[in-house]
Amino acid sequence: MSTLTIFNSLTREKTAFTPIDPDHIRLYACGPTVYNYAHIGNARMAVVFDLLANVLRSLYPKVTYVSNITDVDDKIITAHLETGAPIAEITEKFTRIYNEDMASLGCKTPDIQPRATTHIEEMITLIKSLIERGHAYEPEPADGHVLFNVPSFENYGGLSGRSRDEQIAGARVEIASYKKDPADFVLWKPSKDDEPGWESPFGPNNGRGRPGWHIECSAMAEKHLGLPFDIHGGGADLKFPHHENEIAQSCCAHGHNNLDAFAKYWMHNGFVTVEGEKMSKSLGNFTLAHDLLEKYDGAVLRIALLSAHYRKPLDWSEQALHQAQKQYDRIAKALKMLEKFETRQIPPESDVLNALCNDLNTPAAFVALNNLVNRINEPDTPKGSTLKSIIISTLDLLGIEPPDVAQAENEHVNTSEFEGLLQERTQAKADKNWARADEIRDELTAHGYKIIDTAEGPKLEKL
RNA sequence: GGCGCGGUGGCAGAGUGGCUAUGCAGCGGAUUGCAAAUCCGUGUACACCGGUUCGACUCCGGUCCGUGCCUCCA
Repeated sequence: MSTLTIFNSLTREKTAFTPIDPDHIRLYACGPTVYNYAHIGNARMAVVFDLLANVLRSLYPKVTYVSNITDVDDKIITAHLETGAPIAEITEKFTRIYNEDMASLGCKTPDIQPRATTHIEEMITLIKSLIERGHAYEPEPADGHVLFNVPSFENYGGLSGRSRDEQIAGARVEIASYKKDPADFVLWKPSKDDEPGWESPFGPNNGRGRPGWHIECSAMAEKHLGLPFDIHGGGADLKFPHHENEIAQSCCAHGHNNLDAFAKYWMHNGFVTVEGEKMSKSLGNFTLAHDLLEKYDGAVLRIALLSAHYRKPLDWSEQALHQAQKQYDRIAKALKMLEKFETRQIPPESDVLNALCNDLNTPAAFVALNNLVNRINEPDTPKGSTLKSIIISTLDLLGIEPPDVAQAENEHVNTSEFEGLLQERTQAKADKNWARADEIRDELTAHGYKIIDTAEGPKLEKL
């Protein structure tokens, strides 16, 4: 059996993955804030951790993959104020779209997809515990804010490798006067009447307010996975401050001092870049997954997203897309040649699984997949059910939707409109009248079609 | 300024102390009336400068360049 090795951001080294409970692997990855369409950079996280979940499932009997939906956030409020759409409408719409788009990219819905707004109570419990243990405070006079006191957690900064002093030196944040320490961050904040809010024990107006950004993940991970759990994931930009703060909250709420009392392993995916620069909404250089799906097969986008190792930057370009499309076409061709065979349940190609077990080395996995697919051309390889089955199960492991061979066939244009011309050309060819044959090719080109001669006769393809 | 990551053949992108992926593009060939598709063949590249070593792209030190986080961000 293959063993999984992963790069643990917490220790900054590649180590063997040792489960807390080999009978039940528990994985959490920070999901999207639903106020807008997801761009292809956002999608990378979903694809990477979906793949990780697949690999874990093939290695262990039970896996619980939790990925949240953040449906209370200032950006959502901003979207509400700008568009006038009710908050619930915005969050429901973009949650649905996110799930649809990710499904197109071959991502299974996480086993549990908790929403922040249905875990307010758990967050309040956590905050109360932090106050009781002296790690959080309400500023005087109480105005509805609750802050986490960073100096109260000795090991703060251990994940991102920065000391508190460094942060203060580099701080570009305006320091709110109510903070005891410049690094302190918000656990709970008051809501204005026109902002979403929940009653709480904190501050005036029945404590009506809403949670800070970080507390939701602490609360939801703990509720659905228990502490500590195995792997916590997310984008590299969440490492600081979001993940750092999650660790601080969760450890302190339960009186732990060691950083891995929350999650044992941390994994961070790199960014999608555009011409070397991070794809981001503020730079405006993003491409929406939703738009790409109009033009490309989701499987092609998934291949493109996995074409670089997950920790490295991935430059998004037409060429990258073209390469991924070609890759997918090769798979389709192999499966087309194996069309007549039945498939059966069979384990995936071991070289692919081994590559993935090596810290999700997807480029190496594609090499192994290519070797597998290329067996179709090796004369001494038995072609048939076994080969087809192993290709299918390997694609399943990678989360790549197998190409629909039958549908590819239908993409050939209905030839009826040009039946006469095609017949004439076939006759011309039989008569070795190449001039006339080429003339007809040109004519059809003018109509926007390309003639492809196949064993079953001429076919048309849109140019 | 602090902390971090990276510089591999035309491009994308793994990897390893000596055997040197894979894909895209290109080139040559087979096949095809032509075309497309397909198949076969083809590329010793690892930023720069030192050091360690029998031997380094791979280890160590330095230089240059790019980029990320430190503010909401996958």
